Amino acid sequence: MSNTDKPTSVRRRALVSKEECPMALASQILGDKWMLLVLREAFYGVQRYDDMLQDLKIPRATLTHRLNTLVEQNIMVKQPYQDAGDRTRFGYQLTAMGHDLALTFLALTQWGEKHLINGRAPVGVVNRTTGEELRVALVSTSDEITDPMLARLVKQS
Amino acid sequence: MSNTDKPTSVRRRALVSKEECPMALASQILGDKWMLLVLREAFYGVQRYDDMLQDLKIPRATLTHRLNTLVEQNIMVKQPYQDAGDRTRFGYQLTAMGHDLALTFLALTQWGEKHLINGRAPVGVVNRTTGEELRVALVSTSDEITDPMLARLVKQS
DNA sequence: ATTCTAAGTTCACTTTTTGAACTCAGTTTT
DNA sequence: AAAACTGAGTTCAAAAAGTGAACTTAGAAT
Repeated sequence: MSNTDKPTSVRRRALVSKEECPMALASQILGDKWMLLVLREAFYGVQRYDDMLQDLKIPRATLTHRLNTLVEQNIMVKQPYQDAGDRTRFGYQLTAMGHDLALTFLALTQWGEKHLINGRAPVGVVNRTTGEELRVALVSTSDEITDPMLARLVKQS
Repeated sequence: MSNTDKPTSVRRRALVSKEECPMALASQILGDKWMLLVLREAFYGVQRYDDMLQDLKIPRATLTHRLNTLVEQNIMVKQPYQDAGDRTRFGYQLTAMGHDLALTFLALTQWGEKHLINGRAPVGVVNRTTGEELRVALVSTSDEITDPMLARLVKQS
């Protein structure tokens, strides 16, 4: 019926400008190799500057810069802590806003597992009380799990 | 009971090195302002180079570079298309691997809506057949919706 | 034959990243 | 008390990446 070699195109444009698009705004903050890696540390519970340095092999100036941005944006806080018989130090922790990135973080992990390392999962996600395995999914208002292929973006208001 | 000013810290380290962490691998490809914005275009169905240029106001060299990387990584394909009475042109489309980023994309959108623009949602996600509103959530193997706060990362195998 | 358009390249310039070395205040060691 | 150590940064010069404007190229339309 149709020419499968060279289909005709449906020409579409962005539904909203990048200035008012929440995902575009998020990309301005988080769209950076190191940002995502620093957040990974945060989700693993790593709090110290020097521990992050070693885990990530990130240049010091870059780490400082990223942590400052994360704190400015309210995604992390710099908190004093004091270990037994040690002096006061500072560690970085996720705020509520930062914790809310968990779904994004897990969705990205899930994608990486499937497409970047062929299904092996070196880190799993489980319910901390029941131990059940968890995954990220798209659900309806009535809590039905829905195939992402059925999702459609619509301009609102 | 405890000193709330300066709590003692729990010192933790990354569960896996960044070389074997799926999320870290993903960050090497997607961790870039423009990458995420180009993917946004793709999810909106924008296929043409010049349309993306206009939507994003991205420098041409940068767009070319990002599209090439996306194609190399199998996230997008460059496909010929031909509109009625027009010459053959090329457009960029998501592959299956690219479509699988939908959950990540939607999770990030959801986060941006909540924290970057205070709950306004200029773009909604609905089930294309039922019209029901959709959201990203964490679910168990038995399809129970689970609070992300209950999630725990565990080293596997 | 000239103009137009989509999709790039090229170029000079600015910004950002990088690795290595340096700082600095509080702590333990000698 | 002086010297060495630690955690958490700064500073610096070199390299890499991003930028805006102008140029290119192939095919189509005038």
